Amino acid sequence: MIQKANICDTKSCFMCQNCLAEWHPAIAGNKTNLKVKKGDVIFKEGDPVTGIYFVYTGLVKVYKKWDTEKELIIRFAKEGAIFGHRGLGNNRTYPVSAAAMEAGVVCYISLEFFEATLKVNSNFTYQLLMFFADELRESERKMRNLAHMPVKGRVAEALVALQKQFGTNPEGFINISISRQDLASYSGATYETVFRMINELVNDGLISLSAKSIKINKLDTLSILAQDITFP
Amino acid sequence: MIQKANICDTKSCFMCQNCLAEWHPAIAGNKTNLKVKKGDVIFKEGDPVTGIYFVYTGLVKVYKKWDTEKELIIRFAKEGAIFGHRGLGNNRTYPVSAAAMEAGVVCYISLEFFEATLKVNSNFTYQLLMFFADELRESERKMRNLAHMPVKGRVAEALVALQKQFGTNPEGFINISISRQDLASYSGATYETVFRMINELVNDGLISLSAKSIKINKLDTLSILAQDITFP
DNA sequence: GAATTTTTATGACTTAAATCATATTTAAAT
DNA sequence: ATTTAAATATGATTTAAGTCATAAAAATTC
Repeated sequence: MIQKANICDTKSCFMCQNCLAEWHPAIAGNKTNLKVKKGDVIFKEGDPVTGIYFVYTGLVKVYKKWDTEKELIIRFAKEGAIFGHRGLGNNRTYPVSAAAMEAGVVCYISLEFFEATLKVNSNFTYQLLMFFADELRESERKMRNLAHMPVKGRVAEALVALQKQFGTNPEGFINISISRQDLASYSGATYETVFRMINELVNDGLISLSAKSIKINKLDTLSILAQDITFP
Repeated sequence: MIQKANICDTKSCFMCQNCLAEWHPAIAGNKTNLKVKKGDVIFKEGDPVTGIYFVYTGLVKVYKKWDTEKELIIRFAKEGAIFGHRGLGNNRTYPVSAAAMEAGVVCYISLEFFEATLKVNSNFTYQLLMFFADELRESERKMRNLAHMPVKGRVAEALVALQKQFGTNPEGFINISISRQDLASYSGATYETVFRMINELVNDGLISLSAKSIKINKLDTLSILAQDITFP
């Protein structure tokens, strides 16, 4: 990770978008840009929290480890997204790790300046609160799914979520380059099981594959498999 | 659930404790107290979000359902605790249900007044943000555990968490009256499996039972079983 | 461009945990 | 007090999903 002075535009990230215009010079004076390569670990679970990050370009995965081999991917942060904010609250170490899935630029804000930003920009604080509420809801839905939903449904859910977040390219394939192992980690299952489920979904005609890309053929049926059904 | 005008003291809950003294009369004028009986469902997953709740007395479980039979208990809210706040953010229905586990009194605040309270009390907003950060961290730790930790460890974790939240009575038993089914739902496993794991923990000498109460004998060993271990 | 590492692909096997079945005890309701 | 319902206790069986083993294909590195 190489520090670079002024790459980001102080306009596009979640913080810049929700802060007062008057505060932007302060942000510009306090930010640090970092160039990351594919695979770079930006911070690790257990590291002391020193600041909060934003993705300017590229893609970052946020994950938790279990023993040395296994991980669970919590979310993907793409352009504009905040990450490292799980370090806020009553703990002094990051509860998650973050790694670049592709080369890009991230913006680092020290915790002190971030906290000052919260104090000064009540709208940003409010928007961040709403963002936390959304993330918490998603997280608890996934908890429920990990506890009760079969792997096939979780894979379906993962694919629907990826398409929702990253969209599709002109040929209709989900616009993300992700390894099967990462897809497994995002689904909360092993590589082998996810591989089998992918095969089943292909056989069911719900998705199709081309090299490493995945296309959803029947979003409705797949969504039903993945669905957040509330019983009466 | 019976509406009662003025039971709560406008002092003890998470909101009252973090709002300006000047705002308390406004709270007093806008709150509604509700008497709940054991088993009363206060709101259900999918209900439109109309407001936020606080526990004045009693105990509330917050849970998500899976098909008609299974549920996953997300958390327990005891005196002072906020609940229903998962209804905040970009959705208009509660993503969880809440039910009284024992008789008590809850305080209801309409969404409009709650949002006004946030606008006026920046410290409350900030504290709520930190609370969300803590809850999100906990939720994601549990996600990881549901994905990778065996049931025995999850039961150990549940017991450690319950003792931490509710403390022990003079005889050393965890100060909560909870059914095995609810303990199973909190651990994200079936009643039968949790029953077996409880037996194992008893045989291991880590816990002991008396009627419906559970005592932790070796908190250290149990914590290791349950632990949030970060590998290097 | 050869060599090594990583990712993908699959079959065979094992196991943890769910399901099913059925007592027994305890608590609630009439 | 008696019936009914709910919670607890356990064994037997099934199954979903993890582990192990190994090979081919891609991607990186030297």
